[in-house]
Amino acid sequence: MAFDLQMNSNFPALKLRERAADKPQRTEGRAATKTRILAATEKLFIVHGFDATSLRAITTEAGVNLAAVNYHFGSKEELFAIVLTNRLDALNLERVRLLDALEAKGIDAALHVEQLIATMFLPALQLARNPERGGSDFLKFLGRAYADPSPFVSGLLSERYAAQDTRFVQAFAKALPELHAHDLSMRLHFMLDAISSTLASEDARKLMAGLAATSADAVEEDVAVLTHLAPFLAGSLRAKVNQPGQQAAIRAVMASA
Amino acid sequence: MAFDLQMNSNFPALKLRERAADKPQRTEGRAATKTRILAATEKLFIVHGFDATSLRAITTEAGVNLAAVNYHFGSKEELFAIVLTNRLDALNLERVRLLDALEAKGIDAALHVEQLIATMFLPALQLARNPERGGSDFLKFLGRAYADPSPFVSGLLSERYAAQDTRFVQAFAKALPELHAHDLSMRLHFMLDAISSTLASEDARKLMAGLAATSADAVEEDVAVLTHLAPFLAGSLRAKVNQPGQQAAIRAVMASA
DNA sequence: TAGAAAATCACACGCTTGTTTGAATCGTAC
DNA sequence: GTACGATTCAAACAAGCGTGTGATTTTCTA
Repeated sequence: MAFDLQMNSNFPALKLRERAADKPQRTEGRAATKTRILAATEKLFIVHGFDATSLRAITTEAGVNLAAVNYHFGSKEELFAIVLTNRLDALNLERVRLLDALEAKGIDAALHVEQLIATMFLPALQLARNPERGGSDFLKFLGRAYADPSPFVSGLLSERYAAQDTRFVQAFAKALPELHAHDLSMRLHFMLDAISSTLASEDARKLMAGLAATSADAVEEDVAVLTHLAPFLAGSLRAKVNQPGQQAAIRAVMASA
Repeated sequence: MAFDLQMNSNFPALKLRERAADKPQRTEGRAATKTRILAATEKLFIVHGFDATSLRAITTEAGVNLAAVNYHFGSKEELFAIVLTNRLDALNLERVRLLDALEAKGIDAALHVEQLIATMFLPALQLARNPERGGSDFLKFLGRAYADPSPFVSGLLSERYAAQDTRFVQAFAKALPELHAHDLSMRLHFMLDAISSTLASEDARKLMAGLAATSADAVEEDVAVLTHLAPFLAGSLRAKVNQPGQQAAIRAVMASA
């Protein structure tokens, strides 16, 4: 009987898809059950993943009846899809909007890569500081989702966000013309995998929080994190293949094997 | 009744911990059941993760009786631990051995980072090509394990391999003295997360296979993969924070937000 | 070849899972 | 205040889970 109400105010009045016999709600006076389920789902999935998060755990955490999930959301999968897409849709929309703005300006080619990276991660940083958009908990949720083994979760992510992914791939390709397509592809894949799994791990997120702690306000926090993150990731994207002594150095290591 | 025997020869005569009433087996004539369970476990876990891989699915895939798992391995968790540690112990031992050899030689400081990276990944590349050591399937298994949400899996990995992790962290710290400890820590964390989740994803592994395909023999394959991978990862580790125009470029992006 | 140990087998136990049901309760419009 | 739709509730459903049991079969030793 754990009634944990601390997260009730986390969800704004987002227009959730109406279910419940496919008729609109009479009023919005008692939407508390829905939002509590959503908050509890987010919280528990971060720790346990999709398969291992049971509806009983969710409804107990939310302090609602077990049947409420199927009543309001239809099924466990639909519940999860709504938790994910509600906020991720907005996040990705903002990312693409920033990319549009950057391409309209037509900025200095030398720092284009860092700016593209900043474009990808700034919306996430801003979301992380805003509890009404899910805060850093939602980023953890997202990182967990990208690593989740359940075919339902991975399928949902890939089919829903394939389009804007290619927008960024094309932008990076233009900023890094000397890089072969499959090298770029591999490196971006590495980069995104690293980011998403880092979001799900507690210790790495503490490191980033440490960077932000020395800053005066929210904007300077974002600047601090991005000035550490962007050169680091840009360095990996820009690295040259086949530098002079490199093959020899690697063969030296292999000689000991 | 799916009797899939194709993977029977994948496991060598590794000395498995003897269970079964804690007495040694009389002979090794009928170890086929054990090895078939191990192969099926590896295969199914790669796709579904620990929680979602049932003993019934494993035993059906292996073509053995359901009770065989508990008879030979004691429990599902012990089975998984053996699948993981059997091969990972050997892999990590070889990594540390290569690191010892490298440090004994005392190589060119300028390429030290690339050599450390090669040291970390060469044993994995060699394992990937050797079906008797699990082949690339085991690397996928490993990548999945590092991303698995089950507390049992993550606990097993962290407590068993924390020691040799610090060996490599110290080596990188010596090779990158100008990098602050928490920056190095963050970047290594990124790097390893990226590698492990890449191992679990099919498409990124195809990219690496494409690199290797143009090579003459096995050794040249490793050289090809490492000469692409090492500079890329080294570039990220060596990237300088706070380059001249970088803050300004990032602030330009933020102005559009 | 007889006997014992090891391995396999079918089966069932207790438990948890997602989902459904039908009755009870709530909130509001008439 | 009554009626009605929306919501909540306790209870149960079938299915799947890891594990254990006792009998049976296989394998090796003496």
